[in-house]
Amino acid sequence: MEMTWASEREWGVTDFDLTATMTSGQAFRWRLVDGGWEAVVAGRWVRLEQSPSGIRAVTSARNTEWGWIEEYLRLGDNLPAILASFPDDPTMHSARGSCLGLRLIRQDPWECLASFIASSSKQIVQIQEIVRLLSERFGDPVFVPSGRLPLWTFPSVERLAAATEIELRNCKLGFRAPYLLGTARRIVSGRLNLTAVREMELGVARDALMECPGVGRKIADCVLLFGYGFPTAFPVDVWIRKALHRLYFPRVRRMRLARLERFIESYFGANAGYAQQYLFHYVRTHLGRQWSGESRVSKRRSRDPRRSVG
DNA sequence: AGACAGGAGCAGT
DNA sequence: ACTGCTCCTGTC
Repeated sequence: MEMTWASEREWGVTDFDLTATMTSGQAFRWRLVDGGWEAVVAGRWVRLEQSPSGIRAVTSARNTEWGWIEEYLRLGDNLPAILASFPDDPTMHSARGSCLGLRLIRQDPWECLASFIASSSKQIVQIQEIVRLLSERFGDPVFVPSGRLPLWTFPSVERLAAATEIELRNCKLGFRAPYLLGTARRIVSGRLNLTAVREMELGVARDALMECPGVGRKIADCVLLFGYGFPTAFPVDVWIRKALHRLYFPRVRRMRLARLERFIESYFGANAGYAQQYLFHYVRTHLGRQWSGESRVSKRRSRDPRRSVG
């Protein structure tokens, strides 16, 4: 395909695993097309390819300024230094070794917030579907290369705030529809200033986000880590919780969240958010299958102790 | 068939 | 403060 109108650029980062990063559950718009990853970033269509010498980006328009994608990909991160700052224990050693180029990326805070409101009790493919529907129906069309599927920007806060609950439910949001609507309207009304959050101290920023409907501790921490880049934000979902419990407190019968939070704060250091992402990836790719079977059984048994297995 | 999902909000204790 | 139920909807 001729693409003389496009622009491309390459960076010599060799410790960036595109596939691991784009499938790690932090962003939901990336699609694998002919061996490259394609999405809309900062209103532009972009394709990223892994090359032997680094990462290559292609855009669909003439483009001489690449700061938007460099910031999105956090190309300035010193990954070796970050990995070296992890706790020196067998678990984190395995987590590091399981994926050497996993990265955190910096998304638009609003898209990130909306996506994670949609994520509650959903699996990744379903979240991707919701985000796609929202973009198709409320976003603006983006210029894509010929032969590619049409794409839209993620809808603006104003556009979603002007939608109806029914319209959002039709995007498969279910009971999350009023949450997303309420959050969008909270931002439009000025009661939450997403730009101001960037300058806040972590705890203050978290509290501000948690005043939004549908935003609890976990989703707030996801936005703080994946959208704002707060280095010590540490989202605790059921997988991380189970992993920390079993790997660090195997003899504790019931691990309380408050105790876990104190451990996290004191243990994982200045790049705790990165540590969380590596731990999460490690658990999902190496330990996930063997653990998922157990929880199902144990939950059923706790509900009806008389039932025996087998 | 029915439990469950990468969670939040609510009532009840 | 903690527990248990409910909220849509698709999937196994």
